Amino acid sequence: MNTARPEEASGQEPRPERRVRLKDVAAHLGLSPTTVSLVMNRSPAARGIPPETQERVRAAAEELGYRPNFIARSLRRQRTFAVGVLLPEISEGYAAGVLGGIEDQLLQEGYFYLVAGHHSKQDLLDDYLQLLTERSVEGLILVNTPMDQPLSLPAVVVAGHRELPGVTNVVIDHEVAARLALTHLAELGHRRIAFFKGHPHSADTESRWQAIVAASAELGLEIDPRLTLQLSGGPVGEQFSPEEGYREGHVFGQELLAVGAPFSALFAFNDVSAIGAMRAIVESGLRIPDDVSVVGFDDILSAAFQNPSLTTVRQPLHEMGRRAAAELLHKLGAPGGDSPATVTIEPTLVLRDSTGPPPDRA
Amino acid sequence: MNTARPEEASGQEPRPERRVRLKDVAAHLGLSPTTVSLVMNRSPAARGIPPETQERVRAAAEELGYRPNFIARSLRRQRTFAVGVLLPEISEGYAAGVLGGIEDQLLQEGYFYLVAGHHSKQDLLDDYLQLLTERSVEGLILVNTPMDQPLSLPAVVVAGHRELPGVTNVVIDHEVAARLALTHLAELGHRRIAFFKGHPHSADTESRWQAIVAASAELGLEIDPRLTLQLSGGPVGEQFSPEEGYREGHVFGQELLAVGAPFSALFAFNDVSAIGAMRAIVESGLRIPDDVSVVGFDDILSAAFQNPSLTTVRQPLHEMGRRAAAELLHKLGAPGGDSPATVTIEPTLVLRDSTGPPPDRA
DNA sequence: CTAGCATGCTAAAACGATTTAGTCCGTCCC
DNA sequence: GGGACGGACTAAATCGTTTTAGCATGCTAG
Repeated sequence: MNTARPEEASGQEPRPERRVRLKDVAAHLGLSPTTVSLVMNRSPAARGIPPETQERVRAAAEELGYRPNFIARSLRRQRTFAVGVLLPEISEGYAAGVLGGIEDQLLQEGYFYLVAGHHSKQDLLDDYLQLLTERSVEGLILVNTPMDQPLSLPAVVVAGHRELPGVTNVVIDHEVAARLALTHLAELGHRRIAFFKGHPHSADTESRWQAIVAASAELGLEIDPRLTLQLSGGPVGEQFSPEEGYREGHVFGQELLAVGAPFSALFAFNDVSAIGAMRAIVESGLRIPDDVSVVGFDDILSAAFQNPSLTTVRQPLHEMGRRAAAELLHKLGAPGGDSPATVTIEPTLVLRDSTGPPPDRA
Repeated sequence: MNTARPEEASGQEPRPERRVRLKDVAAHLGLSPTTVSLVMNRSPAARGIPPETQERVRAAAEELGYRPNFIARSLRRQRTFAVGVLLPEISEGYAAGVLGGIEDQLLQEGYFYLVAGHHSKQDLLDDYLQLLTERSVEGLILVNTPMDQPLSLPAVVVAGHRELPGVTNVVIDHEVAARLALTHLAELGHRRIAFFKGHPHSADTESRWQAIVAASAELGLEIDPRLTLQLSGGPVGEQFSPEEGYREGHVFGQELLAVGAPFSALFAFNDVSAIGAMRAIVESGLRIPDDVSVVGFDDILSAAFQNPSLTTVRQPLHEMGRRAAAELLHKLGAPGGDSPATVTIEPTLVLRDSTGPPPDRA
């Protein structure tokens, strides 16, 4: 439905039906595309082009509403300014939190990202890895995603399950986490503390446990094996669902109480199991924190809304995502450069109402 | 570690450093790129190419590990198979839930998506809209994102704030939602019900309230103005933060109790305000659900973990995202075709422990 | 014997940029 | 007067595909 153009782009633009191309700007000015490109990119080769011409070019681009076509530019320059993100499931809290940080950092630096959720299925993971590569992403960020084959692209892993050559790992500092939680409990006067360990599959389980053992020793606390329970995770698929974790926390809470060995505090593996345990504890007639103190891990949203609200070790997910993205961009900027094998992020302790002095002290 | 190829392209490939191009496959076979392209795309024009040649081509592509370059293809075909998603903040529960559904649907259909979180800032929103357009996304999905200007691309809006020409809106069925919640309460015997209304800015506020008024009339329930409080949302920025909603729920819960007008149930605007109100109610010495029943809205994760767990109207976020993506793909497939102006999604009532018969009936 | 028509391909022009290697023209210098 | 030089550009190749328009060749039919 374009009206005829009277003469050389005169008159009122009838409708910018088609996107304006570099060539159009050039034609409009009676210059070559080369010149326009040089000016628009502030290329060093534009040295030879006098300022007034440069001004003319920019004015025309502005006037015609010229926007470079990113696809064409990507093809020619072999740069897409896009990275791929692989994660189990985007709507799950942990991944979403990390992704928020990734996004902040990437967009700030002019990059976009493509996300694919593999739902912990190996074949989907392989497919998406392939598809992302075909789309020419420049690098990868894996969140909570197991990977055994070495990758053909620069990559950063958040909460990864193993070390891969050349891949940077972003992890929480478990030593600090354990020390924060246990020091807090010890200072309140707790001596007999129960623990939930993580699923054997989880990347964090082993390192966190070692940190707990070390911190306990430091603080002169004894660990009673009868008071340490390992989350199993149930069937694959449900393994990381919050409901599952909650249910297990609930069952384990009851189990702990049944053991008969006295304890005045529980340090859970994560918030959902802590919340499940809290329920079991309350149901048994004990009060939190008067009879039992509970410390969680993660600081999910629900933690603050519990009754009583949950004292917990916060993982700065946003920050972790940010760092992961920053590391990846660093790799992209300085290929073959120096990238740390591990970036350690400091957790913080969020004090709320689920912890207090043990009853024998009160 | 390929064995050396004896002739034709002699020498052992030292390293498959470079990605294999269409041209390489063609050269390897002694055919033209055209032929290879035709075969690989199963183009109708490949009619003329005998099956055995086709087989040869496919075998060679497989052997050399040929993967078409998506960028080049996009440039030539003017199709990117990518859509843009704009939302306030990706790590927030509502958006993340919807995004999960969007992703499922899009990846299934071979599309990818670029996300940008505008943090409710107009200038960021404009910028990202621009950037997405430059990247040649084929369509847009706006989640919870106000938009006044008409868009230059096919678009679908989830929880939109106003009607835009040619844009499909995906919304929850407020009539059904109100009926579900109020019927449940009425059947339990509640007659005096308190309400929280949403922020005046929120898209859902007005339609939901109208639905509540209508359903109340249907059920013969009277609405007491003293028992309806409007969430204000506080300063911009904090406006949609869960903490803010929770705090307001808490304050409003206290306010309701102070009013003196009797009520036996509360239908909150969302789960976080419901949870805040529950806390206020419990703190005042009343018991849930024995003295007061509470119904939330959304079914966020925390709802199930409350003590008591929260009865609530569930918005099927995943489903909403799925439908939004499906509608957008439909528009892309059939441009100018028939797209509904509105897609209505049915909520469900999740019965938990925060509702029960009113005390005077017990 | 030759026009006509399959059959099996291919040449070359896009797509919209970037970039390398010049070209053309006027001055300046000796 | 002629060569060198600098200033202001531009032609053409390229990125890796897709797609349109043909080109040989051989067979068949009239």
